[in-house]
Amino acid sequence: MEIDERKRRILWALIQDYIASAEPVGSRTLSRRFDLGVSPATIRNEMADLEEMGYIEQPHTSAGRIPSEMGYRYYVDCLMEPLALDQGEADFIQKEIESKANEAKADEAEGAFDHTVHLVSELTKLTSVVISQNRHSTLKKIHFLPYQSCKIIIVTLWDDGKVENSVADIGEEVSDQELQLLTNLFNEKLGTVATGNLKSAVLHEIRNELLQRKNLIDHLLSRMERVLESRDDEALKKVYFGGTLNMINQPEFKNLDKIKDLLGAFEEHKKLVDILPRNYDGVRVQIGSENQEKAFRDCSLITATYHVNGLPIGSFGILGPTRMDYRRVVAMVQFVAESLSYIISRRTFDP
Amino acid sequence: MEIDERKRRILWALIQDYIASAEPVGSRTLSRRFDLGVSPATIRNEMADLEEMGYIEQPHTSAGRIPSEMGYRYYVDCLMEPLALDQGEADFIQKEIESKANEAKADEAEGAFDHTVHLVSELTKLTSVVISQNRHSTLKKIHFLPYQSCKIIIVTLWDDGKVENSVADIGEEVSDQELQLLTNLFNEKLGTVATGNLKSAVLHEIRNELLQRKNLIDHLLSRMERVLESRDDEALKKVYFGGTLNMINQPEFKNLDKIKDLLGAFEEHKKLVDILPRNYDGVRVQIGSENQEKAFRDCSLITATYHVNGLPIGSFGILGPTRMDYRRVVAMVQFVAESLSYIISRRTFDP
DNA sequence: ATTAGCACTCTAACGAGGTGAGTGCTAAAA
DNA sequence: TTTTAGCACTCACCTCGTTAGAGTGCTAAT
Repeated sequence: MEIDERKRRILWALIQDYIASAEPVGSRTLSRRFDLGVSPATIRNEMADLEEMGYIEQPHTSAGRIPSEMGYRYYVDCLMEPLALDQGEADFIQKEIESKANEAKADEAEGAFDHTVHLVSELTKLTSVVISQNRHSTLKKIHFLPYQSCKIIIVTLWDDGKVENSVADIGEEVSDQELQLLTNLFNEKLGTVATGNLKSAVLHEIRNELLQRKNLIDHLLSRMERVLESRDDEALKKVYFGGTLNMINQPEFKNLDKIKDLLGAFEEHKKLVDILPRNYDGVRVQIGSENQEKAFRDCSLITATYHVNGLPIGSFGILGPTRMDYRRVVAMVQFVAESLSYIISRRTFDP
Repeated sequence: MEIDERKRRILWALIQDYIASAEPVGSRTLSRRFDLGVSPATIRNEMADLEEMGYIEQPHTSAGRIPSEMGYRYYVDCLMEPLALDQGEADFIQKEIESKANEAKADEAEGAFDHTVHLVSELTKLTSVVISQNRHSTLKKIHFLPYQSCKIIIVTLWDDGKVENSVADIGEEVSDQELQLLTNLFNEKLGTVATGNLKSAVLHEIRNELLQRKNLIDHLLSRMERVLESRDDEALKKVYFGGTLNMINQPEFKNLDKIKDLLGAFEEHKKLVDILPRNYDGVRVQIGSENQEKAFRDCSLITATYHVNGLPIGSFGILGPTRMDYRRVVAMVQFVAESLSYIISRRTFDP
């Protein structure tokens, strides 16, 4: 059977109504609320067809119809016309995010991410997530500072503007002068070395120049490798997350068990990391069971990555019930991801 | 009316039973499950008295009794004999916390706190919180590092082992040498200056020695003040929190609205900060409406502070329904707070 | 002072009937 | 051939009455 223009209009109307009301919608309601030009009986026949084709379904015999996952998919891909965020709202979001990004903290993104997820959750009444993955960032500069007798502090500056530090136990005394020397040496070698490349080539070169303090250097370099590795690992860890309450206020979460499943999944931040795709261009829509995680089977997830220098360095996503306003949420995700890219690019480290 | 020995025993038994079952307990149940040596009828009379005195109450006429807040209070203060955590469990907790505390990160406590709250929540099936407040910590050392043209990085080392950094916009060019000089100058002055004292006296002294670069110094010092202040502010911010799901699996949270209230309060971390007392010696028990926050009116909160050098630097707390196993939870809070004190003291900065 | 007995109360669980929204089918109208 | 009006039917949901059970308070006996 073909899905002709009239069927498309009916499907479109049905999804609109269901998104707004969260109630199964019947033929009569549809003909009353939308100007479809046909009687409820005709709509009934068309709806029977649409059901047979799999686009809509009936919760029970005497109820109206609701969109199936396939229906939503068709809506997102073919029916929904793109929406630009209302200018006022866009400005508001932009301003809000920027206001937090300008905080004095070295690791500026922290506060901005946190603020962003809460803001977006408030605006959409859904849950929102940022995952900052650190990948692809480049080490620009490094400082070794004295700490305790056999411990030093390693401060690293990255091209995305982050400043990080860690304490290293190097097993022997080092003078301030030596640390200064090391700092200079390293920074000479650091042009624009990507995380991945640094480990092998450059570290060895530096090693050669410092053979006279072999122990110290061995300690230090193996420690550096660990710092770099842990940065890669940790990549998967930084999750900013907000809006549980807004989410469970949605009518689909009247059911206690659903809430519990959801909260359980939220608590394991790992699961959120797993569902957010790390490399994907543009806005991605995952509907219902297209999601792997069981707890999110009744949810849809709209995601986009944000970039620095054209490389994806993190993801932003909005999670909500499959019945969500895809049009608005897609626009929102797109806009927020762009804003994040912009903000983070701006504070790039470039001496 | 006096609360005699028999009443005490009955109240004790009733609370025991209610903590275990979460159901109102009647006279018959009580006489069956506990060896009180009297008939249900007698227990009924005593219970009527206890109710009149305010220690217990009836949800409705034909139900059993449940402890009132006053009843719990009496139980905690007079009836409950102290409990030491099971040795195996204590060892387990200690080991778990330590395992995370030994991570390589500079800000070591992060991971340990997070792990602790989740661990404890799992063990008690309640919610648990750590608030690290930074107060009373002393600035031990400071480094100024070059960053971008008019920006520098300020790295601060504190006596509790924390290493923090922030980026400062100082409005003019500074050479690496000047930064080194500043670093040395500041560190000479820094003996053991507590956060509070540093602001006035020492900053002015340093200012005098550097009058020749007045602009730079003004910028820097005012910026330093902001760093110190923000540290005080931020004190109220660091909340580690875990176990929502465990908590709402408790039978008192069958009600959807209660869950929502709770989640709402949890999302505003600020509220958690507000209810945790910052200065209090030993284990503190706040029962039901003794808590200010509305959402926690049906909850009890057991807290203790953890210390470094005898000064409280943070709080640990367990939040659960008023019907909780106070004996076990008090023991748990005490033990965990001690463990945290121990772990953090160990990595104190002392060059 | 304690206890057995009993009438009474109140909740929770169950089931019956009524209501209303919505359907599918059929036959008439366009 | 397509659309529509009409109608019988279905099913969730609400309300209301009934019942069962747990627990109480009171009274009278021990």
